[in-house]
Amino acid sequence: MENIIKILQKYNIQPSYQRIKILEILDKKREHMNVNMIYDELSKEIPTISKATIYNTVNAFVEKGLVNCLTITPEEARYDFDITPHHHLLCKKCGKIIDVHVKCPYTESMEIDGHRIEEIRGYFKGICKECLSHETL
Amino acid sequence: MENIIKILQKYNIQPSYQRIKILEILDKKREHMNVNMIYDELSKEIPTISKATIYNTVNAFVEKGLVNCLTITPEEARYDFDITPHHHLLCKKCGKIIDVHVKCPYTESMEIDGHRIEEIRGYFKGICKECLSHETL
DNA sequence: TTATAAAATTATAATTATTCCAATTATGGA
DNA sequence: TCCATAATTGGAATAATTATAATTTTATAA
Ligand SMILES: [Mn+2]
Ligand SMILES: [Mn+2]
Ligand SMILES: [Zn+2]
Ligand SMILES: [Zn+2]
Repeated sequence: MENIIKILQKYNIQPSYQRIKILEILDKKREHMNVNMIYDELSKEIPTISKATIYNTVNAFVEKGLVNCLTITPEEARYDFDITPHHHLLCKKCGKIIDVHVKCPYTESMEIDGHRIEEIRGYFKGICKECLSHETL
Repeated sequence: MENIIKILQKYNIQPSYQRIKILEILDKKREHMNVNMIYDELSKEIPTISKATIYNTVNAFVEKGLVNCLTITPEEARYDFDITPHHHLLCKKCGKIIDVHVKCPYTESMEIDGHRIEEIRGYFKGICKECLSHETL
């Protein structure tokens, strides 16, 4: 809680009650939630919370560089509190989005073919470990 | 034209007039078009064409593995007739989506952390060569 | 503490991308 | 040609997201 407030302040975001709660959830559940998942979870604690607030808040978080927005699923945006460089696997079976920690030879900032690259996102699709284990049963 | 028909047949897609025209456009314009761009372009030739047809068609193309669907822009899907493995740069300035040909150590099929990887998409964000050159003027 | 201005939240409307569906039209083979 | 099937079409439905305007909360100064 105190910790979360410090993080918000560090990123120049006024730590309002709902902003704190939203960031807390993103921190606790590292499952790359979408707006509806955040909303369903938060509604339990704050029944009056509005989806507009969640949209506003995650947009602000992304804007300020506090969380990353993933577009691995075509339907809706996912949010990731872990902003250290890593990639993601979308499991075709269970739909979960799982961190993939592979060393990438391309660093965050570089030049390729004369273009200036500032951000890299690796999106993988396949079958996750857990689903594979069920398959063999 | 004949060529396009052969490709459709090879992928087990009945070569109807609109399907041929849609694939022709994706072949001619390699700019990773979205449905609206395809629609605007095609409307000139086929004023009666429906967006539903374009959605149906590109979905079928993706389903059959004839084109790739890119989710680099969060707003809408982009379609790429070039299915050879390559990555993409979204220019933050002009919005163009540009092919990035870098060697990736991760091949199409592999195992990572026990997960089975079947597809890899590298999405880069930055400033394209052309926009950089304008910047220095 | 109270007043007040600014900021945040909320409910709702609007927008946009996409899918669904039912009616119409085109197509390929008997 | 006739018919069954497939493809196309327009419009309605759905879903994600943004915009807007009213309300509530917060920060701060009198
Ligand atoms: Mn992650
Ligand atoms: Mn491409
Ligand atoms: Zn899985
Ligand atoms: Zn550019």
